[in-house]
Amino acid sequence: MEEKEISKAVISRLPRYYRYLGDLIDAGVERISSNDLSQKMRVTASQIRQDLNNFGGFGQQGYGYNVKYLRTEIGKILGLNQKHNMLIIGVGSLGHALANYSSFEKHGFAVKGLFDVNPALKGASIRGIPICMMEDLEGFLQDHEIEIAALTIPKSQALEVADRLVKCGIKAIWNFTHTDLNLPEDVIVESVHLSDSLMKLSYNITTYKEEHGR
Amino acid sequence: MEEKEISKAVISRLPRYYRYLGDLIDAGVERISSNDLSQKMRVTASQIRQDLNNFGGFGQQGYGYNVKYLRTEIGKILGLNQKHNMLIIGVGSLGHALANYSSFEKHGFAVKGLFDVNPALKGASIRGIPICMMEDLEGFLQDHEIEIAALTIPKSQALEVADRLVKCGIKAIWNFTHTDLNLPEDVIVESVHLSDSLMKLSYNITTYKEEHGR
DNA sequence: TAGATTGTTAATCGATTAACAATC
DNA sequence: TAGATTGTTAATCGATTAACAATC
Repeated sequence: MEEKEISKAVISRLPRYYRYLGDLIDAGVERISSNDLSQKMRVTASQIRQDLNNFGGFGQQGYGYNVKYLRTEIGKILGLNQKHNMLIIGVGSLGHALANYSSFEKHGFAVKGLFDVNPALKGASIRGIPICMMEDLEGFLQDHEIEIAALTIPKSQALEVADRLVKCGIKAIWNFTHTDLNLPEDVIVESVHLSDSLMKLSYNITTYKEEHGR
Repeated sequence: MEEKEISKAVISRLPRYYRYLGDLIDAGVERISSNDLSQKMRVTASQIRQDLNNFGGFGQQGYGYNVKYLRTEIGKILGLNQKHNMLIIGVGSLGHALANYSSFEKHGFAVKGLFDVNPALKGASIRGIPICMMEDLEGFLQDHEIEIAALTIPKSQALEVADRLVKCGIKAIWNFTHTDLNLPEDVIVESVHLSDSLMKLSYNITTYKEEHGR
């Protein structure tokens, strides 16, 4: 083994490549050079070639890259060729939105259960996915093969629930709570901090105003 | 003028500082050294001091940083001391979730209108915010001072709607669509690509499995 | 004053870009 | 074969970390 570590910067660009290659397929494009792709994506051709060569030679000199093949390969690298079962913890409006988000399934992600503390939701379901009560979490995780838990609960409960999930052996947490979960190293955490994102937007507006005389 | 450009890496860390400082205030902490903060945030103390010194000297030798003061100052840098009026375009479940998200208001963001193409939603409202029809967009933007539009519509309509918004002089777009909007330079775009995030998660699961024998 | 801790310069590390030989 | 374009090495650029003098 002992593969060379791939940098986070590279990994975070892979989904974007995947997305653009999908668009190219839809547009009927069969092959593309790093140069053409670089113009579409507004990055350097050099970066594209460097990024891809972290994982092997997908192109061909004088020809470029086969779009379909390259997309499939990037998909494999991202693990999209495998099924990933998922849980959503917290059926507020954000949990609801994720549950409704059927297009995840195209990429191998399947929501198997929804959990909430609100007894009024007991027995209900979204897109056929049952809403369960939090006390049934441990039992559910024993009976089902679940890799990912999306956390869409209030900050105040985030740590406690995360700990319960980790105890049940969950592999990864997709964290939408407004806090950083400091979990054991072997648990993967990917956070989406919506308010952080909005604040960055706000920074850019503010800076722009200052530079252009309000 | 001619302030030195602040790097994106620094800016993207500011909301996180802001968040941690808020937690410290809640915990009753009055002052903190870069070293103590660095341990909480799991970054280097050096990075914290470097980051902050991009904007001026907020600390005091031998004392550290006053938590409340520092948070206020970072808030100002992020533009959170100002009101930012917002629109949500697309009242699907994600738009719905954002509309329900009242905690944005704490930081100066106010949702003034919701827009959709679905005539069934006409006249309805969420948290007192009216849902309007897309044909009324231009008129609404003339009558109201709106800086930000959150785009929670299907990819297929993203570009067209973005162009309309830009024509009306919108300053910034919070883009939740599955595409990159290539807009004029003076329009700020902050994208939240949920499926990109999920794919990164998937990559990490897959890599972890490979490294630890499946 | 002595101790603590910043602000800031210098050193290191990593990531991006440029260049070009290999090769389809 | 000639032209195009990759894979890859080398050069550059930027960001992070370390070190320490300034100073509260």
